[in-house]
Order: sequence, then C-alpha cells, then structure tokens
Amino acid sequence: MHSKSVALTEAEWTVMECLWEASPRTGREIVEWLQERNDWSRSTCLTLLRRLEAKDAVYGDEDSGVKRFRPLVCRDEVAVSQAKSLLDRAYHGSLSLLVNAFTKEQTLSQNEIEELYSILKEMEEKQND
Amino acid sequence: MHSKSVALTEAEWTVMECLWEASPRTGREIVEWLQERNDWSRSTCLTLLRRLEAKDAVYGDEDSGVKRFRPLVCRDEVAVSQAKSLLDRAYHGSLSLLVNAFTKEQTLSQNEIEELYSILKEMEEKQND
DNA sequence: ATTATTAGTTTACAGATGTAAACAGTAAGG
DNA sequence: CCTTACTGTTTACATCTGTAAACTAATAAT
Repeated sequence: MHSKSVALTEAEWTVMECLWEASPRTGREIVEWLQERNDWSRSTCLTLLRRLEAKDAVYGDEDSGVKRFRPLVCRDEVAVSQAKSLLDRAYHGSLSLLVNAFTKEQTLSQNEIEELYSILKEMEEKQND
Repeated sequence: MHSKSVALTEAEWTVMECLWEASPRTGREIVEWLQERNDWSRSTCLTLLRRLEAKDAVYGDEDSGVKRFRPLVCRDEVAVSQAKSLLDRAYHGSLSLLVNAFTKEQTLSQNEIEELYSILKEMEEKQND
C-alpha cells in the first residue's frame, strides 16, 4: 500500500469504498456489492475496476481465471490529498477558513464540537514537545 | 447573486477568482488578468467565460459590443458546496474527521489553531441562545 | 475607402468520465 | 463433445474538460 497521490473520480471512489471495506474481493463480489447501492451494469463495474488497475489504485491478483482485487492506496491518503486540493483551491489552503464557512452554513452537533476541541488540544500538546 | 449550486471545474475556478476579485470586468481585462497567472490563449479564456455564462455562473452584460462580466454566484457558496461534496464523499460528512486527518498529516500553525478555537467558541455561544 | 485592430462566436479536437454492449476464454454439466 | 454459465477484455459512445485556431462583426487608423 504505497503512497501515490491518485485522484479518484466520483464513480471510482465508490468502487474503492468496496475494497476498503474488505479485501481482497473477487470481481463477482465487487459487482454484487456495487449493484446493491448503484444500479450499474456488471460491465460498468468491471470497467471501473480496470481503470483503477490502470492507475495503480488497485491490483488484481489472478488465480486460475479469477481475480482477487485489493486496494493499493489507502483511504486516508486519498481523502487527504483530495481535501488538500479543495482547500488550496477554495480556501487558500486554510483549514480554519473552511471550518468557518461551514459553521456559518450549518450548526455542528455538540459531538462534532467536542471532537474538534480534543483534536486541537492534542495538536497543541504535540507541539509542546 | 442568487444561490445555485454550480459546480466549477479547476479552470473555471480560476476565471471566477478573477471576477470575485473585482467586477464587472470586460473580456479584455479578464483575459489580461488570466494571462498573467496561467498561459492560456485569449481563446481559452473566452471559451471558459462562455461556459460559465452557459451554466449561469456569470453574466456578460453587453454594451456596444463590449461585454461587462460579473459573477452570478458568490465564492462562499461555491466553496461550501464543493466542500460539502468532498466531506460527504471522503469523510462521511464529518468535519472533525477531515480536520483530524489533516492534523495528522501536517502541523497547523499556532495561528490556525487559535482561529479554530475561536470559531468553536463562537459556535457554542450561538448554541446557548 | 481600405486596412489593421479588437470583441466576441463557432468550430475543433484530444483526453477523461460515466455507462455498457459485444466478445472471448474457460470450467462445469449433460 | 457440446452447451451453459462464468470470468475478464475489447470496443463503443455520449458528455465533460482543457485548450485553442478560425472566423465574423464592429471600430479605428491611414
């Protein structure tokens, strides 16, 4: 699970979710999983898998005609790189600007607020080393 | 400046930045502005403007052969809607998850941390009304 | 008038993305 | 052996994006 900054499209994300949830998974399993949420055809699912293989986001380990797919990038990496690109584009790279914009729009749950507090606290502690 | 949730592409963002910075602006001005940062041809700039007009993100007010463009969506709206879509996709809609992922990756500046604290504080106060 | 300049529009075209039908290879059933 | 049922691959095609040349209408300069 090396660290490449792959960019995933909407549809590809969905496929990856399946593999991040559990892997390896066979084509058949993946198709099934995907068809439960979207109504893609088998072909569509397999095409997406192939494209993901092409961009080294997954690897299909073939064993007697059946491939066993597993992710080559982890969710966190992709998420962060995606977030970074949005942040740069829309918030001059500033996390607080994003959070601010967000809170103006919708109230955060008490839970979220506490969560955020503790993240900040932790951050500070780490800094005081 | 109504509230449509337009989705902008990378290139379109750049054009919008120009108009958000100041408007109205004539085609010539926009092209100039854009060429200072990217090296797009005049055509490219104008094509993007036209596409933005098509998706009602800007309006070109024609006056004797010269158009005066201005944005029809505001930066904040677009930014938030973009952020929301990322959040949903990559962080199950949870802001704190995003913040967390981020802090793990790179340290926030003291400034950012304080900024975030004050946002949270404000948030809480608003809640206690 | 004729030409050069400028403004915006039309057309173009390759690569990415969503979506899937058609096809080929192989294993299992009869 | 021949058909069926699967597995994965090739091919296809419309729309979206990035990028821009070609063209037309209007204006200014000679």
